[in-house]
Amino acid sequence: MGRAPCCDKDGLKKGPWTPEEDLKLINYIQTHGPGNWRSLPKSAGLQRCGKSCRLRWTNYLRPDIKRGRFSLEEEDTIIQLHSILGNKWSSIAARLPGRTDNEIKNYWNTHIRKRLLRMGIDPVTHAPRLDLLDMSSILRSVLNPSLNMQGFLGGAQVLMNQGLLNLAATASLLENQNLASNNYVNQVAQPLDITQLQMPTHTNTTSVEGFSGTMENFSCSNSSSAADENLVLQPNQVDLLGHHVLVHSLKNAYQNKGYDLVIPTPESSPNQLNASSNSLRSGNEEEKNSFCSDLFEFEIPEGLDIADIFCNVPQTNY
DNA sequence: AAAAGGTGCAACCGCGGATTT
DNA sequence: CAAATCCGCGGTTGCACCTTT
Repeated sequence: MGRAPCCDKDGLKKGPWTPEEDLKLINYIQTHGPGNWRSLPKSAGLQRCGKSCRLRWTNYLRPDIKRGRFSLEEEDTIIQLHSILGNKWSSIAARLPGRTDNEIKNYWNTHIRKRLLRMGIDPVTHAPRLDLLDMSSILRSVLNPSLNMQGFLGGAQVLMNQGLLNLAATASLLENQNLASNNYVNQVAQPLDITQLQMPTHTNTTSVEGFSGTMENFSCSNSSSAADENLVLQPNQVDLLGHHVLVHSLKNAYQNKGYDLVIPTPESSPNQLNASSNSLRSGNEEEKNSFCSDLFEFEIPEGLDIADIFCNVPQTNY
């Protein structure tokens, strides 16, 4: 013999809660505390299922709930946690004081998910959807600030090292447009020598091992489109999309060469996650740049020439 | 001004693990 | 140990409000 039934399904009210019902529930819980949801409705004089009472309390009436719009920091934290935890809304909510799983879930589905899709980022895998990206428009937006993409994460933009941006753009171009290897080598291979890439000088650590030296702007000849030919990338800003594109593209490129590119997740370094999410918008310029550099703190095998990788990108059929 | 379509969010539903008897 | 229910979670729905035509 198990427990008694939770509640009699007949005669119980459903739908929106009235202020009177809210008051009854609040008064009861203030006196007796939350829990024992099965017997609570009867004791509190409510014609509701205990489940409905628990939901109303945890998602709406709880005194520690933070109402109102999500801050940029909260939004950033949600995105980062979702990339690690997936749709574990309760786990995400546990790291966002005052926010409920239901609220975060709704916010994700109505705001963040759509924005990621518009940015060409798969909201499930958090990887860039290169098959859908129009890289030429992205590059144009980088080239021309007046055409800049709508900033990811509420308009905040992250300064990114020019060399990394160029790498991302180049890798994506190669993936999407299958540039002839020999042609590409002649145009780009020399400037893309990994030893010629420059990391931000204001950071305390070298974020991408093996990157050093300086890098000049480089030209990229695009034989498949007259409109995009001879792009010359200039120092500029790029938002988080650049990070996704870069990491995804580099990962693919390295894996195609049989290397295992290790990109640490915030899960493996939670302090880094917290520091980065806090400093992204609230900090000064130096903090923002540090956040950016932290994003690229992954290992690149020694002795690997990135030009060698990009010269042998396999043909892809779309 | 009104209708149609879109958006946001509170609440419900159903499932699965945990707990109790 | 098995049965029955509790509890919490993620997915989905319905409706009020907003925007567009």
